[in-house]
Amino acid sequence: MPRTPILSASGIRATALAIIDRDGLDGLSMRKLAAELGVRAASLYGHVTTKDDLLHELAGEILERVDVGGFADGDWRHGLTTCARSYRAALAEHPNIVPFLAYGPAHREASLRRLDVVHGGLVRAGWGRREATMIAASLMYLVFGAALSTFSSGFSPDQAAYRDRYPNLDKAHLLPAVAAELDHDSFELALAAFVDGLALRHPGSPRRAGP
Amino acid sequence: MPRTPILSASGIRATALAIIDRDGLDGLSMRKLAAELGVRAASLYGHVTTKDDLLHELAGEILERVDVGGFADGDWRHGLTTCARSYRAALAEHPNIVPFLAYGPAHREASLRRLDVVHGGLVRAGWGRREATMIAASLMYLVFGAALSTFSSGFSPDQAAYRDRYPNLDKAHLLPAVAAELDHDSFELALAAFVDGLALRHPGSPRRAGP
DNA sequence: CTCCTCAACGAACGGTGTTAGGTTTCCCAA
DNA sequence: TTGGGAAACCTAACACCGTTCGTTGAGGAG
Repeated sequence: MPRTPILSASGIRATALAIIDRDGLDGLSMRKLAAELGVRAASLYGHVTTKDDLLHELAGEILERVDVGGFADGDWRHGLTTCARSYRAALAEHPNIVPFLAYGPAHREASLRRLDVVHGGLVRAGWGRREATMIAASLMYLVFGAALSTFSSGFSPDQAAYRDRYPNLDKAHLLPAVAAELDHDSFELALAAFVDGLALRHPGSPRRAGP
Repeated sequence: MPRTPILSASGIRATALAIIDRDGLDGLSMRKLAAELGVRAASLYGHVTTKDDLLHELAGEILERVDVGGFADGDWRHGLTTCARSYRAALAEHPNIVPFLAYGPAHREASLRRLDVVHGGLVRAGWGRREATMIAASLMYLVFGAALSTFSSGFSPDQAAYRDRYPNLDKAHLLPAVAAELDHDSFELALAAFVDGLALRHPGSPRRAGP
């Protein structure tokens, strides 16, 4: 019954994302995706122009959920903080796709639209245009860095090898649960320290800049 | 003359890195690498166990150049800053391999060894063990984030499309040269703000912590 | 001169993304 | 009622990928 299709763009995206979440980025192939949908690989190309395009759509879908509404009340510190948290949360929901995003996060439509909002909020709060651009970029650094280089993934395989070899490193982060908490706390520390450091540089700050 | 080999592990690595720098990470294939060395693909496997392994060796080679010597004199701010700059410089020299590094930067031998040194330096400077771990992690966020989400790569193709679409964003960063400078300045800003924010939290600081 | 080692080879396997062309099935118009 | 058309999926194939196998042939050792 070809006229009541079993394939749809959104269904393909959902299944593709599920496979990536389950099997990793390399675990997604067009044939496997098709099989999971009860179909042959070629049929997908009626709904998706290319695999790369599919991944970009997935990326856009994820970035669409990032909330940049925190700038509404004019408090740039609050806006920056909530935006960063929302961004990180969105990426953390699908960690396996982050390496793909990493190929060019700054150039994605959805990402740019959000950057523009952040930039506007910062300028309204008294930052210069160039400073605002740099602050928005810095926020990206933090968010993407945190999404990539987590302690939580991949440490477990040979814990014994790490023990004793790096005397200074905290041994505790070998446990997945502890590692996830450490990731979270590290991100919060980095974000708080960054925003505090920015506050020292804000045009309206009591003592400006200074090393 | 098979007994005077034309292949060597280090030569393979050098050519592979050159291809990645030139053609991108996806531009490297074993057949192309072999052809570039005047050889067939199968011959490579006498010197390299696997393509993935080759990439890991390349990654190690790059990370080996990161300088963590800044902690020698006991000034944690100087140590953190020089380490971050050195790290970023090492990654920026071969930007195309960064997405591969991003698959698990915290788990690489060379990376861990350096993290251990940073951690030791921080503890010696008065930070708690857990705080030191989080600061080291935060540093990774900044460095890898900066290496990935640069403004400089990829904006040029359709500058016209960006213009006028994002009214708040600075138009200047569309020019590659300006973009590179913006990347650099953004990283320096993020690093300085982060370190300043940390200083507020240091055990020996006049006014501890923040809101 | 013979033998033996070993680097590089040719061919192949199973997998990938993608395309061209063919087949089925339904809806709508005549 | 019947035929046309279009949509949805199919099979088959292409060019490429990473990797393995058994072979080839040149050089040094005896």
